[in-house]
Amino acid sequence: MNANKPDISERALQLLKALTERYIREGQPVGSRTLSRESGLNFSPATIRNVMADLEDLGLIRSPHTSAGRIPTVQGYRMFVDTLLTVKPLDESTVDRMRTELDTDHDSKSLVTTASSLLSGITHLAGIVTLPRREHASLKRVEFLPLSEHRVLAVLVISDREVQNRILNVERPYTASELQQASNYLNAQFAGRNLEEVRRSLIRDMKSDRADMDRMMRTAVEMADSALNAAEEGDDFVMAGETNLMEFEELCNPATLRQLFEGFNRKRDILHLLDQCVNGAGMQIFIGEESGYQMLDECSVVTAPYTVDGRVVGVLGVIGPTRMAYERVIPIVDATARIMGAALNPRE
Amino acid sequence: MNANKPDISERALQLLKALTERYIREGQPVGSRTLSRESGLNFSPATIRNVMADLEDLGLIRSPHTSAGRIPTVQGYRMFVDTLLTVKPLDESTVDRMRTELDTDHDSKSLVTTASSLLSGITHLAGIVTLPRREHASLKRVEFLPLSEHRVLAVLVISDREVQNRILNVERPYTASELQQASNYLNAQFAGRNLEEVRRSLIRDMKSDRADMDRMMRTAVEMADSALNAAEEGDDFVMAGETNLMEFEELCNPATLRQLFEGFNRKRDILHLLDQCVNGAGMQIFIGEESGYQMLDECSVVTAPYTVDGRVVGVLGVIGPTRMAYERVIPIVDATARIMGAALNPRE
DNA sequence: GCTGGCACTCGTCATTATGGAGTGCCAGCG
DNA sequence: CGCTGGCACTCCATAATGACGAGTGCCAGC
Repeated sequence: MNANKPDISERALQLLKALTERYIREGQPVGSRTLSRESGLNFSPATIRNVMADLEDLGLIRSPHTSAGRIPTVQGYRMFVDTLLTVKPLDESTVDRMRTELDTDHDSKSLVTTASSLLSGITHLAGIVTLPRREHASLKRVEFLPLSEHRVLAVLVISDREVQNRILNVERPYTASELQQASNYLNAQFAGRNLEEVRRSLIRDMKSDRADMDRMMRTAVEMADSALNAAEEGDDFVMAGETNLMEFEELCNPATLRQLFEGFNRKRDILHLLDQCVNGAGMQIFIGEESGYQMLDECSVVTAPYTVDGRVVGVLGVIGPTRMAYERVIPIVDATARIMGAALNPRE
Repeated sequence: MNANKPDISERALQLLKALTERYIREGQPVGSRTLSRESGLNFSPATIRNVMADLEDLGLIRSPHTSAGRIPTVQGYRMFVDTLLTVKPLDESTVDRMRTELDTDHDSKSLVTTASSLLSGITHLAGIVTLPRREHASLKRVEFLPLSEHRVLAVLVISDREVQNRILNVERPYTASELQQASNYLNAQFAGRNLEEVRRSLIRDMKSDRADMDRMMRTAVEMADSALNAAEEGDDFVMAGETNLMEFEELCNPATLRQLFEGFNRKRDILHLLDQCVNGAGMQIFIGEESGYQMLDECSVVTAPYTVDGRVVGVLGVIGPTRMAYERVIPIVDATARIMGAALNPRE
């Protein structure tokens, strides 16, 4: 019927769907008798068994041991998610709640935190949201303030809700008026242009040895450069509701939990995974080992990028057991990403 | 021999000490035979048993069930910690390491984070450090910058490594020069005075209807007041190494873990507990239920306040199982508190 | 007051028995 | 040819059993 599944009958797919749904709901291996009752198809357990044997041969389901029922394999879940899933439309009241919580006055850090809690609260899984990338945000203004002989405070105003400051270590003392001149120059040059552009211009300026650059300008450029390059603050994403994962039988043994939580704290692996989602088109789902990280072997990750001005600036999603309620989770993640984007868009 | 322990023999105490040490080391109930071998005292198991019966009557030890060995009760640990403990002096290289890690250029947030990781790394428990209170820090300078019609950015310079900014929502637009005047006025008035003092002055100014206050001054005062009162950022303490706690058998069941980690995320209870330590004189130890929080029933908390200019500005410590190596942990927490204080003290 | 001895209590661990759920296969039916 | 009922078989879970060892409490004797 389809190039992807040439040798797999409609009926088998139907059964895979029923089996997966049941397993997600109950968490127990599903037997032929149960499936015969619940699949909707009217076949005897024996028939079901034959089909199940086929599905097992195809690697879509497996039995934990002889004479237990079957559970979906990663490939089984994959097929379920890709072609069988009937997503549950999100009820309007939830959307409203999210919108009101996210659409109030927030700086981006608190927006991200709230979004993360919302995700985890609604899905009862772990929520995860990256901080929005700033490269394409425009620089509204720069100010420098002298702090001490060797330190200067740089204030970068990105929007009227978003301000960053960085303390620069400088070689020599600068007077207040020097700094004032520098920021005047920079504001004239760069205000309103986006950060990435600004950074590139600065580098160009520093390389060129233009005759028309006086000492002040040189100072200004150098200072701006170090202000922009100062390490981004450590937290690249925010997680919430990790403890929700302790609810699930299949994750609840000390070894698994330990690995998982250490991975969360380490952040690096999660970050890599999320980075992949920035480029990938739209929503992405990693099931079990698909993620490639051992700590997530028993977990699935559902992510969606969120955008400002049509440009992807971050990723959000949830982490839960492979056996999560995809049909419920997917629309939630999707909606959250859209609302998040909307909340970040400049309005006034 | 002492009003507190009139009816308890030196020998019994000796045994309590040996038993506790052994239990802390091995994590298994300790029997009379073992104790007879290891206590240093030369008594037969039978004698030891008699003494142990006494200790049990006094509520210092108990057996998990008939015919298991004994383990210390909370009161047992209490007596052990208060009067029997021989603390292990801290080796110099560890202290050096801590000093170099903490004494480098840090703002207070990153200082706290590093201290917390250090504590957890060295003790293999969970480390916990509150952010330093700012009330007694002096205000070096204030600046205001206009952001948009209804927003003003306030920058509070506290030291040359410590800057805070707050976005104020204001009723009407202010011009740059108005704001400049306001900050000039405030700097003249308050620069170098401590935050608490400044806050009090501001309130006094706002209440009084002094004739010599012009509109500019009034603006300045009101703005400074809202800048100072803006909610302190959410994180009041920083934890690290929570996952270390998963190493311990006695904490490692899902229910306990869940309670514990949810408590950590909730922060409130931990915060209350730490608040008690600000006032308490010096190092404090909560053993098991002594803390009064159910989530910590199986844990002990060792804390020490850290000071700047002889004033307590924060608390740090570790959380671990009741069965932690107090004699090692106590000097570590103590040293960390001192080094932390030193690192926070203004130097230049 | 200390000690060795003895009976007793429990928890741990491995073994065994039992029941139930589920499978695979086969023969028969439409 | 596809579906079905029947049947033997496998394997997990649970409980029951017994041996073992660690540890206790108590007592009589030194």
